[in-house]
Amino acid sequence: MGKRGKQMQREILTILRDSKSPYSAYTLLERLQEIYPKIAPPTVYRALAALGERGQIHRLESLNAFVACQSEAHHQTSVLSICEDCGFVEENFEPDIFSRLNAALRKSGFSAQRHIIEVNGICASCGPSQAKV
Amino acid sequence: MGKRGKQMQREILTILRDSKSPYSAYTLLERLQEIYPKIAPPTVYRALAALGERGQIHRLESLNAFVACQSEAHHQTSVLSICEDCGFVEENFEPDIFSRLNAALRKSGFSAQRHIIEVNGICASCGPSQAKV
DNA sequence: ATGTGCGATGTTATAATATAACTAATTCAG
DNA sequence: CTGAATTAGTTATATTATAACATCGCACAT
Repeated sequence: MGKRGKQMQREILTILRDSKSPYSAYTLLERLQEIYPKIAPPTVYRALAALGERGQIHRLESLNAFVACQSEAHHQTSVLSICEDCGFVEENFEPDIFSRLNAALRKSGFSAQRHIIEVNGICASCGPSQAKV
Repeated sequence: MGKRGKQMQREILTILRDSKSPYSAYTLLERLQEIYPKIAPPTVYRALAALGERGQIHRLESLNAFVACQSEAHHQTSVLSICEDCGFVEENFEPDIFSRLNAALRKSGFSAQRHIIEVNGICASCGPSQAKV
């Protein structure tokens, strides 16, 4: 990995960490173009791929968007909850659920490698017990 | 829903049921164009949306592709396992996992509405205990 | 039976997401 | 240095999805 690539990755991580709401690859591209006016989609996708491989970001498959990983430690066993109201994404660590899932699939001979668990719903702040804004 | 829409939905369901491997919307479009040469993407997407609402198909978010639902009864609590080797997708009914997941998220005030659980891995037929083809 | 209103479908165009394929720059081993 | 290999830049294009508007067809009131 060269200098430039690492720098892009840092920039992206900073943007995502500051936001906590998901960013699409092209929205990231726009943000990055404020600083590096000439970069093209592959630059962003390469940086995202590298960050993803190291578990520093999560891709929200159901939104085609990305968030920063909120915990370096457990990124393999995280459940992403997505608020349909405010867009906020939270990472929940549920190793128990992952092991049960693996065990259940194992019974039918399936060997799990990567899990995608995303849950759409309404977060605590937007829920019915809260005053609507 | 008019006659034409229903017919598209039936055709799509037939194609997906015959296949068991996922189809992208545009691959479906190609197949449908063998019979109805002039149809356009919105026709396919409308039919897919209707089938999805009724739980007759599942969208694989991680593949942008679709499979037929293998059980009319439990489509809300199914885990889709995707073989990275042969592409086969299997539907696993794990209501227990869904209720645990809901309970876990409930604790942080999140009210779950829709779950996406997809697991990539190696299926029984492609696994290490099987002779490679 | 006729008009009319509304939902479904057809059509065109384009938006949004992602990657292939190639070129240029960098790096680093020898 | 030199050349092989990796990384980054660039261009073009593939893939996925939807907006926007035109048209059709049918229920139903008159």
